[in-house]
This record gives sequence, structure tokens and C-alpha cells, in this order.
Amino acid sequence: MGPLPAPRLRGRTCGRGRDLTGRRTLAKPCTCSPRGHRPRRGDLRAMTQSERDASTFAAAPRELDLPRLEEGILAFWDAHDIEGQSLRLGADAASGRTNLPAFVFYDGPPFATGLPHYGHILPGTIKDIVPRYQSMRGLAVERRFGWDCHGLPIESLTEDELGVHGKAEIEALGIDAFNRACRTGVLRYTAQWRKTMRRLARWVDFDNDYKTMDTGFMQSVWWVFRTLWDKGMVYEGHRVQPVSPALGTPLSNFEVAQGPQEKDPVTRKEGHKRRQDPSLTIRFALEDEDASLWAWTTTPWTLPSNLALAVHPALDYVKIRVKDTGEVAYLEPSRLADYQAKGKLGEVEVLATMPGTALVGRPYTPLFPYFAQLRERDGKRLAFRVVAAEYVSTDAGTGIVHQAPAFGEEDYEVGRREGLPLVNPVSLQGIFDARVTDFAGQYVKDADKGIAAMLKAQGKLVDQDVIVHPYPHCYRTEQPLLYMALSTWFVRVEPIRQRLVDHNDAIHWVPDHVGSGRFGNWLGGARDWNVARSRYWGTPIPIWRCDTDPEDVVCVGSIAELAELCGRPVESLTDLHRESVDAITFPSRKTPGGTMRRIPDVFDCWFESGSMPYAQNHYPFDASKREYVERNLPADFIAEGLDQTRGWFYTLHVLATALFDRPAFKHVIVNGLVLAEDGKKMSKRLKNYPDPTVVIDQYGADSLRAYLVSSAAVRGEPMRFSERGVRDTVRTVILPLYNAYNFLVTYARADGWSPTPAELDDAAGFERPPGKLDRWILSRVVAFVDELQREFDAYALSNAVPALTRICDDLNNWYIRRGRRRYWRARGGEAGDRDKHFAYATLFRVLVSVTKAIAPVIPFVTEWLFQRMVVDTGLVPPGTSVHLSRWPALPASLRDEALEREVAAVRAAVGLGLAVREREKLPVRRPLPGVTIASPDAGVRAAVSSMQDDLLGELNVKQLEVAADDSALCKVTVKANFKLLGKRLGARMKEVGAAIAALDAAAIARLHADGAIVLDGERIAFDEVLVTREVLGGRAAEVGEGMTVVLDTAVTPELRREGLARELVNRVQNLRKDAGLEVSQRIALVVSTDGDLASVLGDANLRELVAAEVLAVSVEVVAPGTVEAGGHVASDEIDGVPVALAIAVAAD
RNA sequence: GGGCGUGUAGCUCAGUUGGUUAGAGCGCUGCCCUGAUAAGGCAGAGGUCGGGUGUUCAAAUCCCCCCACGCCCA
Repeated sequence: MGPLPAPRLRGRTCGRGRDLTGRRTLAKPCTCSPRGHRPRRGDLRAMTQSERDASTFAAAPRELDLPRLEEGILAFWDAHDIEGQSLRLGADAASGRTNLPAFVFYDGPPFATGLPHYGHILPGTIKDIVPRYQSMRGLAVERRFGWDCHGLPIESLTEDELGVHGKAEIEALGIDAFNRACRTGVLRYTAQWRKTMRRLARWVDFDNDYKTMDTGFMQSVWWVFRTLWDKGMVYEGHRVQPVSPALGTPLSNFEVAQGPQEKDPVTRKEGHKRRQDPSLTIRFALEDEDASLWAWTTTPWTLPSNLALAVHPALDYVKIRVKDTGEVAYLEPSRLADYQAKGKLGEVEVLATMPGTALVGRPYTPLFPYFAQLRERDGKRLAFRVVAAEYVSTDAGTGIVHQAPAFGEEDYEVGRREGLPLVNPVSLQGIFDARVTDFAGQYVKDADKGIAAMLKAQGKLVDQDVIVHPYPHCYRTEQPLLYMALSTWFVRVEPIRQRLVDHNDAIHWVPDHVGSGRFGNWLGGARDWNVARSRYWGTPIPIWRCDTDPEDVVCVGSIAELAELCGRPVESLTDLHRESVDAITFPSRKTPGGTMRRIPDVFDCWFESGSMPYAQNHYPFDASKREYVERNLPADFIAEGLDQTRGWFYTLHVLATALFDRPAFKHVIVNGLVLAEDGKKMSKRLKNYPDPTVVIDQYGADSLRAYLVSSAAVRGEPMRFSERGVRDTVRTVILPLYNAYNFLVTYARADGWSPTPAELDDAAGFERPPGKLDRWILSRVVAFVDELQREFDAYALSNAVPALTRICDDLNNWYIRRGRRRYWRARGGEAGDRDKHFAYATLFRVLVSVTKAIAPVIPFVTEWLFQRMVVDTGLVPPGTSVHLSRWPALPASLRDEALEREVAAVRAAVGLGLAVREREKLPVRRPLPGVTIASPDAGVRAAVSSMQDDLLGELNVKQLEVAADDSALCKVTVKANFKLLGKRLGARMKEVGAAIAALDAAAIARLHADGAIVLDGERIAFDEVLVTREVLGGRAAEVGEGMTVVLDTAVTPELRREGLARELVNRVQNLRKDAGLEVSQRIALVVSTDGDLASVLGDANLRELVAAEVLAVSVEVVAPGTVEAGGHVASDEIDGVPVALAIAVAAD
């Protein structure tokens, strides 16, 4: 798809041309100025200087250039510090400087490692809409921007930039230099972020932001950790982690995922790069029987660390004798069959079958002597025994799995459960230490061969093979990773699991399935949290350990405490990063002669994100904010993407529960991922999405916001971003609202009508209009405002824009359309003036209310409308903003649902009538003698009768007849109401349903009259059937919506002449429009024609009708061919009669 | 491999405790209307409701299995 043209709206003079049939043509050249040289009439500042009359509406711009309009509003907000006023209200309330009720919002910190894209713009919009709405509701909302500065993404970026990779190189460069580079790198994009957020009208305080790398923030993180420590929630443990031996460092999951990938040749699935590894089947000699256990491994280098063998407790195992050798061995029978099938094993005799549980506990001889001393402890068997493990599978191997607890996560878990010691004779570089005497100093993967050879020589090898399998490799060195248990620090989560689940019940999730499903499940199975990372750029873990007694550790909870411990002045400790605190040591208070040194780890950066409610306010060190923090937990509202479920949402929740036994937030909107239009991830490389700044410059931020916030993504589902969608939003959302405003301004200016303060009064004080049309639109607006309020209060944002389109439809396609003539200048009479006043006042009031209610979603256009309607007209002082005003509060008593139903019935009748005209090819301009509306519903009949004028006008017919009985017009059939009857009849439903459908007209009439009928022995009530009507053949009628609409199509000569007059009116109006006349300008009309048309104008009444409709002060009929070219002229045919028109502007 | 979600018209999505003609908007086609609107109205074409199985008088909807996509976890 090529680039989409920007929507450009032009004034009437450069509109698409029309020919005189009223059809639009594309032939007419466009006279609008080229982009960039447009008249600046849409610009707020320009307009306020040159075009604004005191206390009346400014003219609508000839062109609506949304991006430019938005820039003007940004300048207006800046000039009057509107955003600042809103933000300060929030900050003041939050900090207790004012008594305004507060609405508490936490901003989730983005990683500032790139430019903002749709994945930030969508949550950014959500985070803007809710606080704007709550502000209008009278709450003060503090909104502080947050920056997540630490963590691996920024470290990786810095490594690339500095060209240093891995621990050794970073430490050679110096942590100081590395962290300095991280510190500058992380703020590189802040200016662009700020610019983009401003352009999107996201009101958020960048000046009073928080950064996770600020000393105050970091000190609060220490406090959080120390508090957990004091509660006994911190312990040192091990976790099996992937290690890159070449880099000599453990890797994060993120880095593992960045390792080389390839597709599996069979499954075609992307996975780790595949490699060849040895595949050994080893015999372990049982100590209590002259037999062996066969076990299998693909990592021979872990065999020296073997401490157990695992069997599945529920699987059956067999004891066999191999016929050739006489060896007796145990293994799983399906695996036995596999070995035999592959020819690795000959005939066997099955000696016994037993469940895995029967093998558990049996002792075997250590394969190697290195750790044989672990066989017993305190006289009890410790290692080298069979254990049970559910994870044992029969996919490969023997069904008996070698266990080396230090070298696999599952092994580690089994070892922990079984109380096995943790034996790790391998360094981070992958080198065996001295304990493995035969292979000491060897790289483990190199030792694989020697280990296999030794086992073979000792007769312990059953089988040796090679396996090709996907295996994680180092993202830098491409060497295979080694998994090993490393010491790390944990926060206990398992003991507070139930509290986490309980507090989650109090959280309102949007969509709710995230809370009950993904998040709830995660909490229910929550594991202790490994909070330590052996990295550099992060908040150092404040644990100091004695160098002579590893059990002697202290956790430091503040700068002051550290200063006291190390004997330095507090003022000298201005930074808490590794380069500043690693060197700090102090003598142990417990261990004489011992020196306390910090452990090298830093915090998982999620620990910092989860600490933000406290750390952003330097809790508890800043005494002025202590109460504030405690009062503002939980937050009223947060929002982030679905990917944060186990990230920020989780860490916030865990820490709030652990520290304060509270949830961290009350309402949360979870947005889904924004995908490219092709349904794939947005990718810079593929260029499968348009640059956000380009989209904003083209269509405006309001359109983008409205588009995003109407998508499934605000309900946590993935959405496909389409530029076309943004463009359509301009047309379907922004323009209809603008058009309604444009109508008001056009006529108010022509009429000199200006609003008075009474029209701004939402309270009950204003004078209620007597007319049905006005009362109807007011009722609709009350319903609209209520609906938005309900949706916003439920944090359901996606229905706001559809609600706006519905009210705009009511406004443009019924209220204004039906009320059009009320705004025309020549009305005369006191009654007319009074009606006109209500017409203007109602439309004005409606537009202002709609503008306010939708302001949180489309802040620019609404501000622009507000300025033009309310500020320019002098109702409020300059510098007033829609976003600082209160939510519309129209009296609920304006709601009139009965009236809404009436209008709905009339609009339905009109729709049916127009459908008849369509089908019968009866153009609406041609009047028809009558319409009959038949409905058994008295409400429908009353509605069409009472709004007869609207109905006749829309359908262009002269007479309305209303009837209750439509039996002469329609064929009535009934069918069962399955929903009702099905419950009652169950299995008989089908049979009875058929009987109901077979009822004839007479039976239906009886059913209606008696209220019930007996069929197949079942009594069927009238309200248990559904009535369907079908128009009887050969009629100009349509049926639907509980009524039948029939048109009388007998056109009299008189009606035909009137139709011709209206055709003529239509041609003149088109010409007026093409000529660019103002709506109130008078014209002199010359019509050149003969025949029927000339005689129509010869009729004084019809000539008067035409003249009145087109504002002609004179109508002259001349013979064909006498209208000159030039000026405003047009020619056409009406009913085959040629006609030429000429108009000239006349004096008023 | 596990958890959660998604799959309905060309596109974006509704579809209630299961109820028999599966809807809307956009786009397309035709017709119509206009004293504000590059708008609007009416209609038409367009669907194996991802596939399969089961439960039921009745399944887009409930069960089970499978497929595809996404996120998170392993």
C-alpha cells in the first residue's frame, strides 16, 4: 500500500465540484493553498488576534488542519501554564498542601533505552485519559514521570558502545568507567521522550520525575531490603544458572535468549542452536545386590559430581538378565525395548517387575571416588542412593536419571528435597578443581572424552553414542553454556503467598481475566524471589560479609548506618553505586580481626521498580513525605502492558504485601501488545509500521489517541496498528463533532446570536426548552454523559469513542437535520424568535457538554472547541481550559427515556419509508400523497402521530395515516420463542416448534385474541411465540421495527409540479454552493427554460416556494438559450427539459 | 513443555445464563439526500463462526482433542 493522503478539509469554494444533477464530480480544480502556505485561520493565536470579535463566535476555519490546530493548542497550554496548573493541583493535594481529595496514580517506569513507540504511546494515552477524567471529577491527581535507569538492557547497550564484553573486560575497564557510561547512556533519549509525550498531550510531570538511579531512590531500596531482612524474609541460597565459561559469568535469561538460534529440521521450530553431545549409558553397581542400575546422561562431565539416581515413583521398572553376558540390571521396560530395537542390546530375560517406589532408597557404589565420603552422615545414608522424582520421563535414556544437584535445576530441586549436599567442583570458567583428581585443571567439555574412556576401561559403560539436540550457547562466544548452582540471595515469597492471593482479590483488573488467570495463577504458585544479579549498573545489595567468617553478615539499611559503620561522615556518601560503595569496608563487630566487605551483587532491577511507591518519595528518610506515602498506598490506578504481569505488577504487589500487608494498587488497566498491520511484531528492521511522529504530523495526536484507545488493546488483547485506522478516525470521530460545531458557528454568526452565561449553567437553573426536538437531544446528551461516566468509572475506555460517534449521529443526522430551518434568519414573530433562541441555546449547551465529556480522550480538539465556543464568546476569561473545568453536570431530570423511544420509533419509520422509496425508485425530492404506518404497538402509533411533521418532512409526503391493524398489508407468521419454550418443553421443543410454525393466519389471530393456544397437548401463550411480518406482494411497503410503512405512490399533476420545483431548488442550491455564497446571501435568479418547468415558475405559489428556499429576491424566467456564459451559471435537464440557471448576489 | 489469551464478512471487532435469519463500523457496488458537513441516508454483495469430536430438543457460545498466532514462564 502506498502512502495514504492526509485528510484535508477545505472550505466550500474548493470543494469537489458538482454537476447540475447534483452528483459530485472530481473535475473541478482545487483552489486551496498548498500545504505549508495555508492561511493561518485555523491557528488559535492567529485567530485570536485578527478574527475574534468581542463576545461572538470566531468564523470556522476554511480548512481544518488538525496537526496545526494541535500545535496551536500546545502553545496555548504553554502560554497559560495549563498543564502546570493541573499537575500542581495533584502535587499539592498529594503532599497535603491542600485539602483537595486526591486520586493516586503511579507511573510505571519505561526503560529509556530507545525512542518512544506505540508500545509506549498506548499505555501513555491510557495513563493520560484516566487522570484527566478524575481531575474533571474534582480529584487532584499527582502524575510524576518515572525512569527505569538500571538493568541489563542499558548494560548491554553500553557494552556494545564501549566495545567491552563480559565480566573480565568490564572489570578491566573499571566499574567506575562502565557505570559512568551507563549513567550518561540512560538519559540519552529523555529529551525526545519528553517531546513526544508533550506532543501526545500526555500531561505528566517531567520536572518532578523520579529516576531509579537517584541516590534517594536507591537509599529507599536499601530500606525496603533491610525491612525485609529484619522480618526474616531474606536468605542466601543457590539457584541453577546458565554460565558462559568463556566469559566466566552467569548469564541472564535475556542474554540466553540472545544466543544463537536455529530451526529444528524436523519440527521447523525456532530454538537454540543444535550441537552434538556424547550420550552415555552407565552402570551403577548396587551395594545390596549383585546387579546394576543403568542410567543415562549427555553431560559426562557432571558424572564426577553424581550423588543420586532418580526413578519415577509411578512407573514400572524391570529387573533383567542379559542373555549374552549374564549381567543383571534394572531399567524401565519401554526404554529397554528401545535399546533392543536399536541393536544395542540382545536377548534378555525379565526376572521381575516392580514400581519405581520399590527401588527408592537402594544404595549403590559411587562411580568415582572423589566424593565417596558423602556416602553417610551421622550413620545415615546420605548420598549414592535411589530417589524418586516426578520429572523422570521415558522419552530417552533408561528411565533412571543421574543426579548431580549442582548442575541442573531439576537435580537441584531433588537434591534440596532429599537433603543431598551441594557438590560443585567446577569453576565459573568451567575448570575442574583439585578434588576431581583425575581431571583437575581440565575444561569440563574437554574432559568428557577422558571420563567416557575411564568408565569404559573400568567396565562401567553400557553404551556410548552421540546425540544431536538444541542447546543454549553463549550470545558472545557461541560456546555451550554450563548450568550450575550459584550462590544468590532470595526474598521469601512462599510464606506470604496466601496474603498475595487475598490482596489480589481486592484489585480491579481490566480485563479481569488477567487478575484471576495469569496473575492469580502466578501468585498461587509464587516462588521465592532471587533478587541478586552479578552485574554492575544497579543498586548494590547492601550486605557486608566478614572475610574470615562467611556466616557473619550485616544488612545496611541507610546511608547514615553505613557511615556510622565505616566511620565516615554521612556527607561523604553521596552516591550508592558499586564504584562508590564496593571499596567501603569496616571491621566486624562479631568476628575479632574480621573485615566486612560488600558482596558484589546488585539488585534485580525489578526489585527497584517494585519499590517505586516508597523510593520515588525517598521513604522513609524524607520525613515530610512519610505520611503521604503511607496514605497513598495502594494507588488508585496504574496501567502497563500485559508483559508486566510478572514484572512490575508482580513486584509492586509482592513488596506492598511484604512491607505493609496491603495491595499496591486498586485499579489496573492492562494493555495488549501493539502489532504491525501484518500481525507481526513491529520491527525497525522490517519497517512494517509507520513512524509515530510522522503519523502524528499527518493526522494529529487526537486521532491517534482515539484510535488506540478504541482498540482491543485497551482490553489486554493484541491489536494490529493500521495507519488507515488512524486516518478513518479523523473522518468518523473528529469530523462529525467538528461539523456540528461548524453548523452552530455558521448560523450564529449570520444571525448575530451569542451565548450568555445562562447557557453554561449546567444546574437546574436554565430555562428548559418546550420543544420535543430540544428536549430529545438534551435527554440524549444526559445519557451520553452518564454513559461515559459509567465507562470511565469502570476503567473501560474502549467504549468512549463509539459513544461519541453515536451522540454525533444523533446531533448531525437528526437534531440538526430536523431543526435546520429553526436557525434561519427570517423567522419573524415573537414565537419564532423564542424558538430560535431555544434552538441555538440547546445546540450550544449540547456541544459544550459533549466537548467536556470527551475531553479526556481527545484533549486538543476539545480544547480548541472550548476556546472557540466558551472563551471567545466571553463567557469565561481567557486562559480558561476545558481540562481545568468540571465534568458536565446536566440535571438528570432532563433524561426522558419515553421521548427517546418515541424518536427512535420515528427514525425507524423514516428508515423504512426511505427504503420503500429506494426500492420503488421514488426520489425523495418528489412529494408523494401519503404514508400509512400500521403498528399493533400503541407507543409507535403515538410517536409517529405526535412527530408527524418530522416524519412527513423526512419522507416528503403530504399525509400520514396511522393504523393498528396491519393484517391487510402483511402476512403474519409466528415461530416459537425457543429461549422461553425450550426451558419448559425440553425434548419436545422440536415437535412443538414445528407445530407453531405451521399455524395459519386464523390460528394466529385466535392465539393473539385468546392469549394462548393448545398445540400437541401443550398450552402455548402468546408471549411464547415470536411474530414475523412480511409485506404482502405488490405493495410499496416495508416492514420492520414493529411497524409496517406503506407509501401511497399515486402522484397527482400538482404533486409532480411541486416535485419539479424542488428539483429546481436543488439545482439552484448546488449552484449557490459552487459559487461559494454565504448561507444568508440573497440572490437574483434567472431561469432559462420552457415547457413544464416554465409553467411551474408561472405558478405564483411555486415560484414563491422556490424563491423562499433559495433566498432569491427575484426570479426571472427567460426563454431557452438566453442565459449568457460567465458569472454563476449552470445548465442541466429536469425530466428531459433543458434548464439553464444564472444567479447573482443581490442586496440584502 | 506449562500458564493465560486470541481466532467470527475484504479489514477492525460485537455476539448476554446455549435459543433457530450471526450483527456493527470501515471498505466495495448501486441508488438517494443536502440552506453546515471531503459528510449523511437506504440497500446490495460479502460468513464451512480456525479444524475435528462430543453433550443437548438446540452450539459461534459448553466439554475434549488438534491447528495457527501472541504474551509470559520453563
